[in-house]
Amino acid sequence: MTYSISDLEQLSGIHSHTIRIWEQRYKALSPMRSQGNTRLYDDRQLRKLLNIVSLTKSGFKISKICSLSDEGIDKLFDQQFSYSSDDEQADYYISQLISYGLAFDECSFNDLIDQGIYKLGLSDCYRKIIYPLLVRLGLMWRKDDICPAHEHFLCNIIRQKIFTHINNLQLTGHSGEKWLLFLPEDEDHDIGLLFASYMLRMHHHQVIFLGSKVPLDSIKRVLSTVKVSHVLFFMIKSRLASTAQKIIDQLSEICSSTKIHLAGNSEVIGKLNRIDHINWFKTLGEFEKTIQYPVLHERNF
Amino acid sequence: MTYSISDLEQLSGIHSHTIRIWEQRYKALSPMRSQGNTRLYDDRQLRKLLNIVSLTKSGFKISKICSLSDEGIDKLFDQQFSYSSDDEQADYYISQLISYGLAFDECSFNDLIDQGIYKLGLSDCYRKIIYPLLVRLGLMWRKDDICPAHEHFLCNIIRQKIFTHINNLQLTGHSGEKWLLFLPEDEDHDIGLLFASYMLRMHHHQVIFLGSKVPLDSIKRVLSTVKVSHVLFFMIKSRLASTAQKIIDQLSEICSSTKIHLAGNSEVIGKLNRIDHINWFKTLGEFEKTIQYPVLHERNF
DNA sequence: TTTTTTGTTTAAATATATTTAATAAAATTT
DNA sequence: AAATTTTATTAAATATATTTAAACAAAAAA
Repeated sequence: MTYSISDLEQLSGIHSHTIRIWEQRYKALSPMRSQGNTRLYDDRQLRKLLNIVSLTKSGFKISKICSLSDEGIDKLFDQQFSYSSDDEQADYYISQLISYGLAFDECSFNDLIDQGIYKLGLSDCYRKIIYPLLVRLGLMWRKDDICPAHEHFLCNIIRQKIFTHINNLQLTGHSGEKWLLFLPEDEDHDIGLLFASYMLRMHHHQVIFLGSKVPLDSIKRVLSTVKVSHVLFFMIKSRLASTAQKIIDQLSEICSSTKIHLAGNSEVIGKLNRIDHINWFKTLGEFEKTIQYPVLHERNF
Repeated sequence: MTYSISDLEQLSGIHSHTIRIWEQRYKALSPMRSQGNTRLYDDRQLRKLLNIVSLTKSGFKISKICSLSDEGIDKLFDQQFSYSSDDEQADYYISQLISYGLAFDECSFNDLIDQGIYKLGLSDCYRKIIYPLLVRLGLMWRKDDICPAHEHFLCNIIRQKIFTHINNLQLTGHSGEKWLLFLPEDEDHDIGLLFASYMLRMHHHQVIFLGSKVPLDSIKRVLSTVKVSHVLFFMIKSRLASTAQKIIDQLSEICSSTKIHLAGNSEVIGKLNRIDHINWFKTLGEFEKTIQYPVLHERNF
């Protein structure tokens, strides 16, 4: 599997021009070449680029970063983005879960995650264990400690858990608020969205869950079929500001009479324009506060 | 959303040259053009191409098909690929489920599918209702009766059901056979694979479920970590024979000491070369027979 | 401020993909 | 077997993407 320079542009959010000049000036990447001299990158190079970008965003200068050896960059990245958190118990769970994942040991993973959910409830388990686990998986891929198969394996067990909990919810009545949940066409990671679906249902909201890879056009058709109060979507991947902006503008036009909510990568969302009408959930807490309110309101009647 | 001619080539399995000559000779498609005269296709054109291809495979001549009006082609396609089956009760379920899906009425869909699973068991419900429902959804998209949002909505509820049933399996011991399940990078539809996972677990096989979009490289890493007896994957999409062959050859090299099983689109799989060492499940029945055998064998001890 | 570092813009050359058109090969029909 | 229909191959022209290189502009550091 190889990437073109425009693939890297999309995946890293760094213009191809800049990728080239980093190569020329600082030897940042050393891509293979096609027969006709076109740059070809592999996963290792993509990882390196993503790590370099993260370090620049942490304030390191590109010249300084690239003066280091590959190992030096990895070490600096390790330093800046380490696995440990402040919650010891959660860290234990996470490390243990990942070590089961690395061995593709579904039974043990399953037992331990069930235990976590049983002790904390799904909501707190997600906040304290599952979400940090997903973040760590992303980091581990970037440090080449895991491969995509590990991620797929773990994510599908987690999906299984959240789907099961959604399925087992015994809902009586609802708030009258209807939420439409989806991810745009270039997004893959639907676990956060799935958890949002669970939380909304917990709080007696109706949910239309579309999952990932939904063409924006078909959102229009949903809105013309059903009365929807809220649209929620995520932008998790790094992308070019222009790509992200295009999605926002197009969706805003479609959802002129529906409240839009957005969560995800603050690097990307922070750079967006014309989002005054959009509600940005910067934390999980903000989301929970928003969805709880209407229920309290209902209780007051 | 627009497609290039090479996108259409990948999605339909028809060479771009042929798509052009069909346009020139028979006015098969009439794509928009970019500023610089490059063909641009939309969903409507893609649908039409797919329908034309299906009709040619049914024995109609391209010249005859294209001599018809758009409506004529739709009508002929309707005739050849109609929704009805021979099982009246299943047809009732399917129509009803789809009508709930069209209205995004999750509650009703949920109740009815639960009822179907309760009456038939998940296995028979899948065979008689869910699988034909998925086939009909595909047809409906090609007839422009539904949009991607409908499909996403329904598929996620179905996913929820199968995941829940997998989660609720109480497994005691296992056969010793370990199966690795995945879809290659260009495949999306993981419901069949998920059902296969359920069936295998039912029959006390161990499963490593990776889901869709797994790079072949990382399959190698799984096989070097864990002892796997069987690898199962699907090829459902239409593609160029050469694209499909490449996947097969690459996987065969990786899985030199593991039995490979394959299921999916017989149009595509039928054209493959060098698959003597691969087991092709042509029907669901064949799959069930294969996975039952080792269990019977075990009982004989 | 001045210098250095960094990222963007521009331009011309080249590579790759697409278009058009003509021809060869294969498959079907007569 | 011959004629017809259909698909594959080839070649030259054009469109689009990528490469290289230089000049420019903005930001940060001295």
